[in-house]
Amino acid sequence: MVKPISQTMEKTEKISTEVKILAAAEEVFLKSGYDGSRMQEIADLAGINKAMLHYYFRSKDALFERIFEQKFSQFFPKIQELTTMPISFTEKVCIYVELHTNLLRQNPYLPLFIINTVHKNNDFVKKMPLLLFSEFAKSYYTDLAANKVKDLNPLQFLMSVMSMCVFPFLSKPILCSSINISDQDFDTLMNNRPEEIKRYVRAILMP
Amino acid sequence: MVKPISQTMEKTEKISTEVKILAAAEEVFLKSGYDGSRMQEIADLAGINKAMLHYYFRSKDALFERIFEQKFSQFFPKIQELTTMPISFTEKVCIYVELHTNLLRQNPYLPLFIINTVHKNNDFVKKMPLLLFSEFAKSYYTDLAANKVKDLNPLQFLMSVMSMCVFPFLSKPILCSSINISDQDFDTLMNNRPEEIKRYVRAILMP
DNA sequence: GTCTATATCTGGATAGAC
DNA sequence: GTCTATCCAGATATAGAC
Repeated sequence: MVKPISQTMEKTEKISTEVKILAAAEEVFLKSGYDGSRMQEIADLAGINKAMLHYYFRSKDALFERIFEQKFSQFFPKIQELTTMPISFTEKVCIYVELHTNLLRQNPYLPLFIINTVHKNNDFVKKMPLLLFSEFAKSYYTDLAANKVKDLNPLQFLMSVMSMCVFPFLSKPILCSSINISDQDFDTLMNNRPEEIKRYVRAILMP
Repeated sequence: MVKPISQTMEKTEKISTEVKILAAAEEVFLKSGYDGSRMQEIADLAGINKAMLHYYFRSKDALFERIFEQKFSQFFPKIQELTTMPISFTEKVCIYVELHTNLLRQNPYLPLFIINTVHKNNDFVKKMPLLLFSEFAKSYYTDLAANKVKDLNPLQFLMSVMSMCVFPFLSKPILCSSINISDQDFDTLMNNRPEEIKRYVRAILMP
């Protein structure tokens, strides 16, 4: 039994059909991915007819692409301004950890959705270049010259930090089943996670 | 005891077809997942008819389940005997890193396949309990009592180590597109990865 | 055991009334 | 803009000849 989105909204003042569709599509696509999603399911959730989906968005592909572009831009936290701030590399990484972990706690389905999509068709990504790495690397080498960080491979290091932030959300089902922890336990684990990762980051970077 | 030729031939043929199907199914399911795979594609790859798939394995579901169980048991490296060996916790973790990274380099599709499947239906996992964590934790607390490792949360730590091993294979498309590295570059990155992770592990655990 | 042909069903997309 | 009814391709599964 699916409740239409319009009913769950506080203001029932005529929400546009397009918005209802987008909200429903986002929920369904994020949960089930492209292949696993049905247009009928999206229509039911939006509380409208299946034909309307094709009236507003030409096809399933078009609707999906619309959702993907919107969500992909959310996948990485907003840290552009951070890269130019006059703080150490270690501090920058710690702030990134904080931001990304919080972002993912609010969007736990995001990682699997993004990763599945780019594995099927990485053309999606090519439109959206990420300038993060080169900026971070520059900051790293500045601090390395000042002997403020250990000598290591910055790409390997940043890949590791991102791994520690993202992967737990991907492996949650395995984790919960295999060592038998509840959803609440998992949440507290994720609440404590940024502090734990930041400790690791400082230990690794300490010269 | 020699069997009649006709029987031997018959049996050989039977097994051969079954093996061909399993090999093809494994390749297709691993690359595309359950939803993205077509029985026709499996049949073509096995060089047999589509109807044969249903003759040997009742349905797509049954065939998939067969493949999943086989692959899931491969997802974690064989380290049961390792947990009882008289070496330090740090050493055990380092050996795990080596084993898991090598395993994944030979099966780069495995992580996404496993994770997608358990997200869709985690009943699969419940049949296969993993005893790894408790054994590792025991070893950690022994070394902690001897002041050989830093005081930290072993679950968070082990989750981090596994993240660093597995996640790069999941994020490869994003990585390659966003910072423009080639497949060869990625391979060398993964070749060097175990050494890099082990350095991090030692830095984090150093008391 | 292996094939061809076909049944059956699902899901995306369209036509046309209102 | 919104609906009902329908089309049609594609996919799983089965029937039946050999």
